[in-house]
Amino acid sequence: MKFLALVDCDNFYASCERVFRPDLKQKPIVVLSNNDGCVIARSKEAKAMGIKMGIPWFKVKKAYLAQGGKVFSSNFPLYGDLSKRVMNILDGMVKRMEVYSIDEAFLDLQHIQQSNQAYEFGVYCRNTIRQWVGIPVRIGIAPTKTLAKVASHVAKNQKGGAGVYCLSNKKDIANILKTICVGEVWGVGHRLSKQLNQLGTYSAYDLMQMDIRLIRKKFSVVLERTVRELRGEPCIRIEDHSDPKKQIVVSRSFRGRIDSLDLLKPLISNFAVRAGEKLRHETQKCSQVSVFVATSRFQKNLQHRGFNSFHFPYPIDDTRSILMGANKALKKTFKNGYPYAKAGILLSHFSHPTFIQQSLFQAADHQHLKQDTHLMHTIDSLNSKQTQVYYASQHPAGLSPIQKQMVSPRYTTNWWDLPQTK
DNA sequence: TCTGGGGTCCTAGGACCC
DNA sequence: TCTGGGGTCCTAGGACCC
Repeated sequence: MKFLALVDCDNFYASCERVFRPDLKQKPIVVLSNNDGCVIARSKEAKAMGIKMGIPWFKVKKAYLAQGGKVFSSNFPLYGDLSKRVMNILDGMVKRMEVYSIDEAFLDLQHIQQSNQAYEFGVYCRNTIRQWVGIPVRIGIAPTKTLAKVASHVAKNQKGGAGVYCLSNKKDIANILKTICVGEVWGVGHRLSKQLNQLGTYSAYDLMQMDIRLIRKKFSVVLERTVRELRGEPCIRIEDHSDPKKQIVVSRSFRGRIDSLDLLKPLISNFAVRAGEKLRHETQKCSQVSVFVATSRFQKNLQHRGFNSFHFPYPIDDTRSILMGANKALKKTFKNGYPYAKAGILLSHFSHPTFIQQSLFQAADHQHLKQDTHLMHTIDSLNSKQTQVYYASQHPAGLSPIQKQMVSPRYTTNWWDLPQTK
């Protein structure tokens, strides 16, 4: 039998906060989104206190802190760096792997035939990461990705288990799928779960038993793959090289509300500048830049959502051109008198720099479009550690004036934040 | 007072071609 | 009275993921 493993970091952001703070062991920890808006990660203890994922911080703040809970603003430089370390270790252990998200990876266990060997490999893997990085992980092993997800779910809930679970024989699979709600299956979200319930499908086992043709007809090929995967038939491959991105988004919610174009413009410029950096980092060029603005979903009166694009005659990656396009798109999108809560920028229609579609009218119409690879390269390297070169239209306070009151030090990515002994 | 950010894939339908 | 068949490409919207 062929196996693959899902390595999933436990409560990743919360665990990262603990790595350099051993005093926080066993303590409830939550990590907040931008602007300290809502809860995006919880330690086991915080979950036990009933803190729900995604809940607005202001709703639970008082009670949570009163019970001795600890709280952090998100510290993505730290999480990103610890993630990289975990992934590097895994990369050294197998021939093929897929980094699925900041805290998850699929490993191809092609060198292993027996389930007990797979289990032992999992234990070794887990111990190594624990010792070398300090992050606890759990590992699910199975013949397909969807089942590996299930197995990792089992590993999480096992009391006193080793944090590793291998799911391979048919009987085990059936028994475990019976205990799992259909909505918990990887690939079945809120909507699908509701529709499946209406058809009398409640557990993952029910879903596995459904008629493939019916699934295809009533739903889609995506759900068909999920069903086949639950039956042990691999349909979703391990992608060991990441495809080039198809779009880049930079967006933020605002702390307050923004109702004037003059205030919004510099923020959109910041998004555009950041998007340009990401685009060049991907070594891609884009032909379209779009801007979107939105009022708060939770404010019932005065709602507006706007979206407009600017199309370039040929692919560009020069920030000055992106800024020009963003500005034009913003002017079409913004409406006076609305209290905007969120805005963003989206780059799309990508092409590789070596492939340039020339425009028939380019020379005549678009000489003003700026494109200077060397200049961009120079600015990027000057700004790589810390922003030193700004565009005149930017807001000086960085990406957007967001609030982060409880952020931990960047222990591993900034010299001034290195951990110190007392 | 205060509610995240960044992605992917699939499908249906319209526009167009011969 | 009668009105083809087969295809591609693009986009918007819906679903999902972490």
